[in-house]
Amino acid sequence: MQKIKTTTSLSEFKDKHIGKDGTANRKQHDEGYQTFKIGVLLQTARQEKGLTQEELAVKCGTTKSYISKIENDIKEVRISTLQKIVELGLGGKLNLSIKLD
Amino acid sequence: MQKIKTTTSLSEFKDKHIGKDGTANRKQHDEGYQTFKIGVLLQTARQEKGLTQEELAVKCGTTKSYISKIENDIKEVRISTLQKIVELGLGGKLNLSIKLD
DNA sequence: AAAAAAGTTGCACTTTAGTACAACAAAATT
DNA sequence: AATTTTGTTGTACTAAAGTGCAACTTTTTT
Repeated sequence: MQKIKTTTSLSEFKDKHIGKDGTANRKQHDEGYQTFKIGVLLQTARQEKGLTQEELAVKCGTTKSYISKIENDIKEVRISTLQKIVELGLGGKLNLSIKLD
Repeated sequence: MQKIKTTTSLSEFKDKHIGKDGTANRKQHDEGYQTFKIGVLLQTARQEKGLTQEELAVKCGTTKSYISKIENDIKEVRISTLQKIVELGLGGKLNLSIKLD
């Protein structure tokens, strides 16, 4: 586990560990574990990286048509596939967690 | 977006918004967006709720054999199915996000 | 140590994601 | 406004998830 200065402000913490305001990840978190739309999530992340569907597709060994279908929720992407796209294509990390009441 | 006291301490914040120390979700977060094992994640969550595989299965309309296969990573669970299990079966929320570098 | 409860594994069948390729539509660029 | 780039949609094939049921093993309880 990473060591964190206890004097870090809340916003600083959220910026660093969750994501800056306006980004897909921060939005996701601030919405408080609600329903996520994977399509929009991926599209926002892709656009944040300034990539076209085709550029992303090539990076992770698939086609732009498939990326489009995911972004429009036409095909439900498998977790392993989404992880591949996020890591290989976007150089990011997919985070998945269960929040119990 | 939820309004948060800016004077909230870091640990308080993490406890409330990420999960208490020792729980599956908090562990997931503290590990810093690394590879997640869905099986273990679900198993831990189920055990935190004190449910057997069969009890969980019945609650979300599936079988104990399928739950077992997910927990042992024999079958990769679909996101929608996992969401169904977490919400209907555990009364929790599935959170999924993309962390970009 | 028997019995019951909880969990694992195998088989068979249905559905759907993953993949490719092509044609079309929309948006941006010149 | 014409061209290029970007994104969408359709069809078709194949690989794997989703599902149920049954048999088996492991763990827990009595």
